[in-house]
Amino acid sequence: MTAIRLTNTMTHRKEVFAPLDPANVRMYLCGPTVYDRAHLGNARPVVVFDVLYRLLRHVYGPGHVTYVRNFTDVDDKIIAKAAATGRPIGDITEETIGWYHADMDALGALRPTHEPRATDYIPQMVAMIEELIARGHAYAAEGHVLFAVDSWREHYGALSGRSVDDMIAGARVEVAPYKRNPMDFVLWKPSADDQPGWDSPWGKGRPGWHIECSAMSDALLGSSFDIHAGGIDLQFPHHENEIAQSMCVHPEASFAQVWMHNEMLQVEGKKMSKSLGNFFTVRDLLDKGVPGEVIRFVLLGTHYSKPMDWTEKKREEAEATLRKWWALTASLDDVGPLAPPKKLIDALANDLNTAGAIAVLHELAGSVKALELAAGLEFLGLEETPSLGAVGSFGLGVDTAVLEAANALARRWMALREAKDFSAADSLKVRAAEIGVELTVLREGKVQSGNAAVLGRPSLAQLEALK
RNA sequence: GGCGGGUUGGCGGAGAGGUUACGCAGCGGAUUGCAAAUCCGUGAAGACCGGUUCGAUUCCGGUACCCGCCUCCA
Repeated sequence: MTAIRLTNTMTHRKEVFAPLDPANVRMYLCGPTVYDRAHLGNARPVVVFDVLYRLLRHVYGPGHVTYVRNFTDVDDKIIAKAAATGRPIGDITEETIGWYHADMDALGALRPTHEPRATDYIPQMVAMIEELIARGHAYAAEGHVLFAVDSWREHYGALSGRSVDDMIAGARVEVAPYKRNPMDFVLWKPSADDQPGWDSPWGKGRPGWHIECSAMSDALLGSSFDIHAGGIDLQFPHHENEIAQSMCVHPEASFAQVWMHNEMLQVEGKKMSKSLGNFFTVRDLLDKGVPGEVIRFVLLGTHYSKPMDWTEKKREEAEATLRKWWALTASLDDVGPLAPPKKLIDALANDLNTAGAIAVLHELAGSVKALELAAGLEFLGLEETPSLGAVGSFGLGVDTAVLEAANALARRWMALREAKDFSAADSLKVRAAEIGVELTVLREGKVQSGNAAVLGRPSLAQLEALK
């Protein structure tokens, strides 16, 4: 069996992965708060850990991996959006979840085994909070329930490498009179009448942010499971707080064995932020005609443990590379599921070295091993999605009639070339390029043929006009 | 202030204590109506200072610089 090695953020070491139960390998990824479209930074962990999911399924069997990714559908940002738009919260979360699925599907991410919504697990959260109070790790105060970090002082901070004392020294925490220690964090908070709330022993209220992941991972994966993943920004305080909650409720258990965190995404060398104006969503890119596979390729081109920079140049290179590979594999007959190349699996098994895996694909393409290339592309989720169009097309939603018209154009162009009417041929080529159709020569031995690549969004009328 | 990450050839970006990463671009050539694509060949690296070692870009320490998190935008 392939030995998978993963860097465990908890120990800062690359360790050989040994699941608690090989018949049921369990991983949890912190999912989105559903109040708006997912931006590119949100997509990185989804794509990176989708590759981990694929690798685990390959090694342990597709039926032996349980992957949970939650939806946070109760949160102050959602409440704020509802207030600003006058729309019901349920409408907003439902719509956003639909967007999320569509966008992540476009990036080739497989759907997790379970996608629990926080609001479906309120009773479990309340039970967990009650248990924390009973065990002396939490206390109610002014309608709130807070986790008492002093009750867990010697352990709190292990993941992020800080001690309670360190953090108080640098204190940038919300100071509230009802907190015993400024580092104490909210498990439950009161809701006003116009805010979503549930009855609880502490009055009508709603959960704090961290408790949902503890409750849902416990319900779906158990009190000890294998991998917990997310962006490095979640390491503190979110994951630290999850650990505190879960370990205090189940001191006999070990919670997550391996913690994995991806580094942050930047755009043209700078942090993506609304104030810098370089903030964009996955949907923005898709709408601009960047195929999901291209976005995925760029995201996988940098190892997850390093900051990754999204640049226009990378987008172009990724697009050119994929176009080349798809052309190489397009002529293959459908030969059914293919075993991924061993070298590719070896690269991924080494701490999810996706950049190394892509290098393996480059080597396969260079030595014209089309079958293995196709298998590798499929494994990484980079195969050309059949619905996108026929051979030679590149781009989303090019419909058949447009494609047929473009191909007719290519045939006409070749006819002009063969008749040595080069000025007419060149003129046609230039005009085709203007509406986003690239005409090129394909050679197979001594036989030449014209090829049309639809790069833009030409209308049928525009294509007809060139005839 | 606390915590963490990074610094590899023109650019992007990996592994590995000793043997070519890989890609893009460049350069030389083939092919070509012109292009594009393709094919063959090719130069180029490891921030700085020490240490360990027969040998370090790879391990350890220090210096410099860059970046992120702790603060509604992951």
